[in-house]
Amino acid sequence: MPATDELSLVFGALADPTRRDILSRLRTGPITVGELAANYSMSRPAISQHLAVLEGAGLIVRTVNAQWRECRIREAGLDDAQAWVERHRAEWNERLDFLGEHLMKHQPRREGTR
Amino acid sequence: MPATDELSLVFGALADPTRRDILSRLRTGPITVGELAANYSMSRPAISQHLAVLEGAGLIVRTVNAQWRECRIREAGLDDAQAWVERHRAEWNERLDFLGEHLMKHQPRREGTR
DNA sequence: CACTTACGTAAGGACCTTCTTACATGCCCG
DNA sequence: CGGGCATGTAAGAAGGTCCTTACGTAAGTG
Repeated sequence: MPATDELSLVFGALADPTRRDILSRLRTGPITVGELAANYSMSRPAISQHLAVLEGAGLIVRTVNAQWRECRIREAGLDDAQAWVERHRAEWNERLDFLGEHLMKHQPRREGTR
Repeated sequence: MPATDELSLVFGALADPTRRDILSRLRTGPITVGELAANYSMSRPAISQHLAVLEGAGLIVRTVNAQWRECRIREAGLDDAQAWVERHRAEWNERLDFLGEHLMKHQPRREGTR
């Protein structure tokens, strides 16, 4: 993702099944990088890099505990994303009845009136 | 995005400010590709490609009308994304009190990354 | 103090995005 | 039917992503 704004980082982080799965796993509580990596077929550095993406998007926090890094969810991380999605869904739904009818009878070849 | 599953496509499509802006603009009703492209500093083909991404993710629909393509929102497109986000947010929040206490008394002597 | 463990980071390869310009297609209008 | 308009698509450059292996570092262990 070339875009570096907060929302793009969050959505970009979510646009990967492995990272979504990591977030799901973190629901059950904090977990170290090694334990996490054991669940996947890719190398540990790969998981480490996914964690960096998630951390950069503000979705997780890594706390240092001796030589372990405990990863846990940063609950506010999804706030903006949820707000964006809900706002759009709500507004779309609001318009649907109206728009549906509008398009139905809009049938003719051209448009430009509205 | 190498991932081709539905959720990844949707989140990936949303991970771009231009595409999110296009979706916002479509809230006010259907619009043609040319009208849309006039709002951006990039070329019309670039917009056309963004639209292809949005369409591939099931977020919009393009209907052919003579030589115009009217783009409009596909309201069900955000369903899965919203469900995913809400489910995770809800479950995280559910655990927060518990987890908060747990971490509190777990008292890591030092922390801080990020 | 070596030695292992847990982890991050560097370097590099394969592939994907995201723009651009150039060109092809389909549609209407005189 | 020829010309112009709205649009998609091809081709290619520039830069990202996502994985790998190799190596570096900090913390506990014998």
